Amino acid sequence: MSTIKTPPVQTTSGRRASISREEILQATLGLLGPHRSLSSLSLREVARATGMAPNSFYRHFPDMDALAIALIDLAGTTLRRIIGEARHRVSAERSVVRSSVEAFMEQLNTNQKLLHVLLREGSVGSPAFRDAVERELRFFEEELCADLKRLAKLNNTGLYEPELTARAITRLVFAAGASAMDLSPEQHASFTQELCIMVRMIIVGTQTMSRNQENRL
Amino acid sequence: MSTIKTPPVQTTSGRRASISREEILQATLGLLGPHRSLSSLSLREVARATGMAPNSFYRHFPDMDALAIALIDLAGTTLRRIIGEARHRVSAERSVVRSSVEAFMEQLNTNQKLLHVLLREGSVGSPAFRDAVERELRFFEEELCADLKRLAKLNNTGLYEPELTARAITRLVFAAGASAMDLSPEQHASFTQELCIMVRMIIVGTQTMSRNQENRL
DNA sequence: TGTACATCAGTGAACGCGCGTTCACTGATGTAC
DNA sequence: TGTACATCAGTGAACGCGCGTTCACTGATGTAC
Repeated sequence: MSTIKTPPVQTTSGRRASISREEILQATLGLLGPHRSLSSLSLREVARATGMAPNSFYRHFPDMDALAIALIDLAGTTLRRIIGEARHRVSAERSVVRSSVEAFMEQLNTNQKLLHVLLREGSVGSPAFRDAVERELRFFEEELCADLKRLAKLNNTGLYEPELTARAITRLVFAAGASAMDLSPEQHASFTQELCIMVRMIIVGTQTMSRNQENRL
Repeated sequence: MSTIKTPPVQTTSGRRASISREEILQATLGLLGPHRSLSSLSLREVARATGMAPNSFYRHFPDMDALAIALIDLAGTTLRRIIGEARHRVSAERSVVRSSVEAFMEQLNTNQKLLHVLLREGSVGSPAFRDAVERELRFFEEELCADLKRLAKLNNTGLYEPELTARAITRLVFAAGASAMDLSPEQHASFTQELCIMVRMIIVGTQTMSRNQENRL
């Protein structure tokens, strides 16, 4: 540590000192919007947004597909952490359903771009990309399923096909979330309310069905 | 009707005698597949598949977006007709739910390409395109809602928030359908079964919730 | 501390390609007389 | 029935453009001595 080097900014020419993977991810997110999907972005656009030469892209990702997958992973991890926190912060007065759905909707606003990737692009794109999205969905299902079982035991209510229940809720919430991204902020509150009711329908449904099943036995 | 003209095939050069709108739609559907989405098709690809010069495209559609919307309309109309028939063909032994879901899943196989457009591309693409998809979804919701009300009256069961119920079911089924397109034929049967249960959860849920509401009053 | 050298994340320039769109054209078809 | 003419759905050729990818390069950084 003898000499103090110049800070890692631009050198003489248009050369960037260093580019981090994270920087590229963030720049890409910045390009996304309600009408700009990941699959419509070009490598050169991403490079431009990051402020690097097009060919520099290859120093970080083999192709655009790899970038897309990295974004999916990021989105999934972020969202699961948030929802997880919401679930365990559940108090007596605020139901699990309400808390989780609200946390989800809140994320929809804060991390719009990130969730866009997860919610809206699961059906287009390469097989690898789709796999990544599917994997995230399954994570959610499993966590939700565990939660449902725990709650059922706690409240001593029945639970008909917990796996299917979890899947139904996950798919519904994600589908709803995808279309909620177009809504104005004012519409968000009522939308959240509606989504809660829908989820509750499913939960009440499973409980009732399990009870009827018991009766039949 | 004096002279018999040559049939409407190729003339001397590479000139097509006539190209119908329908022909273009069908050729475009032919290009779609599990890993080829509408938004990734180029005008020139469509022209090639139709067997016409690229610029001939403009004689039929102002741009690719218009073509996409035409396909959405076609897909929606087709599917609604099929499901409608299924609903009214309901017998005593086969429930409405089961019949409708089965009709839906069957269509998924037969008109795969067409449904691909409707199910998977609703979240990407131009505003006009998205509107078209949303419109179709609402059609479904309304029809389903009317059916639910009719059934509730018939069976004298309650119905909590029929609009929300219809929406929940529609969104769930469409989301499920979208991911079902990747499944192998063998997996279809069990998937249909699962989907039926999910839908039934929602229906049982609303019925129970309406009953509890009555009790409270 | 200084020097020589290897590494490798950055770059500019260039490539060939498929794209959407335009233009002026052509020739089949229908219509008026 | 024949002729003259308008219409318009088809076309080939050409345009400029942004794309993904390649190449040989450069210069900052770390390491060995």
